Amino acid sequence: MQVHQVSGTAHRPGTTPRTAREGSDPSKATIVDVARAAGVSTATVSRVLNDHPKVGSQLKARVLQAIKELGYRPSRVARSLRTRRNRVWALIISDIRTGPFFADLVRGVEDVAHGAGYSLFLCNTDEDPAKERAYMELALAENVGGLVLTPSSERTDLSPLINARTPFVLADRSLPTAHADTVIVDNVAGAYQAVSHLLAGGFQRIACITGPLQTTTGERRYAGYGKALVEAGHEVDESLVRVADFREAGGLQAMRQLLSGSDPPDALFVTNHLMAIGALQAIDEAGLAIPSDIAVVSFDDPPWSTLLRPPLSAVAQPAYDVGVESARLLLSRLEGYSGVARTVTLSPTLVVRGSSVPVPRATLGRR
Amino acid sequence: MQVHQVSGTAHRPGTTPRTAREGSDPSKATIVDVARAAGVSTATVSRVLNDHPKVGSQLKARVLQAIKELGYRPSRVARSLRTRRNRVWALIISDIRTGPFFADLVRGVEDVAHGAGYSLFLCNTDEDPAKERAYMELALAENVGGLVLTPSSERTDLSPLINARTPFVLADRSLPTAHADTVIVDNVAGAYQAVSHLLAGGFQRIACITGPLQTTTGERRYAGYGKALVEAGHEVDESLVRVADFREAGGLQAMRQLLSGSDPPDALFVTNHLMAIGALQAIDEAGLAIPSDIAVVSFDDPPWSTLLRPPLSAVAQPAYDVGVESARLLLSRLEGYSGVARTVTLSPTLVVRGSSVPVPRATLGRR
DNA sequence: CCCTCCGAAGAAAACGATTTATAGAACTTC
DNA sequence: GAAGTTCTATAAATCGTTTTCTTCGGAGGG
Repeated sequence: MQVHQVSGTAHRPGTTPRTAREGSDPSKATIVDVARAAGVSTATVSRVLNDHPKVGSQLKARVLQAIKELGYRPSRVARSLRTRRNRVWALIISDIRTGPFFADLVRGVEDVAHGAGYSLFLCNTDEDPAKERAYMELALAENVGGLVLTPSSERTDLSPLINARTPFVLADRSLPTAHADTVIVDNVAGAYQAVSHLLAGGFQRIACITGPLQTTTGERRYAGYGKALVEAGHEVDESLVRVADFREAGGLQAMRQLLSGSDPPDALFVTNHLMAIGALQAIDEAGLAIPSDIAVVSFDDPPWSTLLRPPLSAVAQPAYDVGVESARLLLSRLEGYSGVARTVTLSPTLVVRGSSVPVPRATLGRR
Repeated sequence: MQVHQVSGTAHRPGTTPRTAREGSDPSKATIVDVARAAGVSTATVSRVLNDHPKVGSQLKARVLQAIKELGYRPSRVARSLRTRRNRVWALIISDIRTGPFFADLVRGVEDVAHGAGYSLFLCNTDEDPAKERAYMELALAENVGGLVLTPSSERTDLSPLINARTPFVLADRSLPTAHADTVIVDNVAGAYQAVSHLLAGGFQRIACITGPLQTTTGERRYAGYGKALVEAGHEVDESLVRVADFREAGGLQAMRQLLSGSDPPDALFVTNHLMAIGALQAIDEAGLAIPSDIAVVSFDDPPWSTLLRPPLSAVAQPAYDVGVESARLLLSRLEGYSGVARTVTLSPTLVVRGSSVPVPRATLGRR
């Protein structure tokens, strides 16, 4: 679809330049207009804009005056073209819907970026590799200074970024292939804590609903689940494990399956909060009580977890800090660091609430 | 803080041009490199890129070949500078944290934008007028094709956008001052439905926790609350109304205050889901039962509302459609529509669940 | 008094694309 | 075969900045 150009400024190469127009149309003033109004050259205006030292104070005043009068706003497009640099970052995230986690992450990146004089463009990929690729290309074509991204899958191709020598940082998810600066949460440790806690509570048949195993988060959290079981002398019972899609519908379906078996689980570890919603729904459908019939621990600690009865135990992630650390790594690259790739690992913390503490015998009897 | 430039490409004006380097550094190839490789002029390459009709098929093939070989990616910066147009929109939202509402809105805008060949940059203002202003300026300086924004307050100044003649649409919140294309949810109707429903249930002292009255949403939802009361022959009791900040903490505090009075409310209408979380927390602290002691209806219908006991009644907003309609309005401007400002109003729907249905006498007696 | 040096301001060349005017080549048509 | 007519492809101008390099005027030194 082609946009029809309203060609108010079109003119033949040989005719009078468009800067002939005066006064009106304030925001479209260019550096040439400013230079003319101040009676100086564009070079001088440019120097004032970037406050270079060697510019006379009275000239500077005149230029500033002209800038104000014309409402002049330098074109970042032209600047970016000339300097081959742009004080903007792109932050490519896989799904803004994924609750407070990405929101806090964004906030963390933004705070650091702003502090360092960068602005942030967000791009939402919906976990779609094609959109992810498109946004990477867009960011490069727009000449961003750097980018932070949460790769949608293990097969995400970073080569465009590498070829373009544009610095980037992976946040929340690592890629085994390319060694790049990465910030992750210690998913294994988080899952390990959660499952160990359930084991300590005496639960025997602990189920796990995890996300796609191609994602770091899905795979690592499952790994932590397995590690806790094995260390405690149990073995992983595949019939208690379901791989879903990190969404509500997936959690619902997985839990229904788990509960329909002949020997259903007495506890559940679910690796994100959306799937937790679905799973809790399924538990409710089945008329089971938490934690007496089945205990539950979730990954992600959404604000509503305390509203449930019983309140939901969960592994809280330092999302804001993931953002902050990602931004810091990116910043260090932009400031010239060109050494080996670094990985920052942050620890999640288990928050124990009612959904996972075993019910005392006396109460249990009442059931 | 100044980034040190690694000046690999710097050269004196008189010396050999940088395009002398061959082969390596694939992604930094320019249109000149492609032209050279294909043995044509840059004009021809440009025509191939924008598939203009008048270009010989074999030349076209040679050019495409060269593009592929060099891994050439046209610079959107240069293109945007030259054409004074950019197929990118900015979507400035006030707070990504505000649950699924903005997330769905973003998705709606994005779907339409992509369909029309536009990409989307998101900007998050945290309801901060300064950040909002800065992002508006950034979007203009980056020469975006258009923007969708959710103004942070009534005093948001749109004049930069108007002066720059960059088309824009207001989403979710309208501004009384400037008449601009706007898409809003019928907040009055939503609140009216919710409160009428409570009145029909026989509740007498219906409290309201709303957001800042400078925001359309805060003010209109409060207006709907008042309208329902007045139409039913009641009058608005100011002591039952609290203005908070649309966040959890605000809801918590407001509800604590409401419950501490001598004659507490028997029902609550709360105008967004974050404040609902806080309010529910306060109700729980006070040891009150829902709905027998106090009934609750919330604006926004988050996915977890069915998990509560009793499940939470709520006014569901067509967030995705707000996004879609906003994008459509913007698109029509970009396609040349230059008529009067339009306002699209979408209706929310009340979802009645257990938190607001009066308890039968028999059960009530048991309390 | 002349030469050198220094600093501030300007002229002009980039950056990488699009687009207009123009130059050729190929084809009619007489 | 020459003139007129299409077509294609190229040259060159242009978008709005930054950044050299150059220039110009004045200050300082011998």
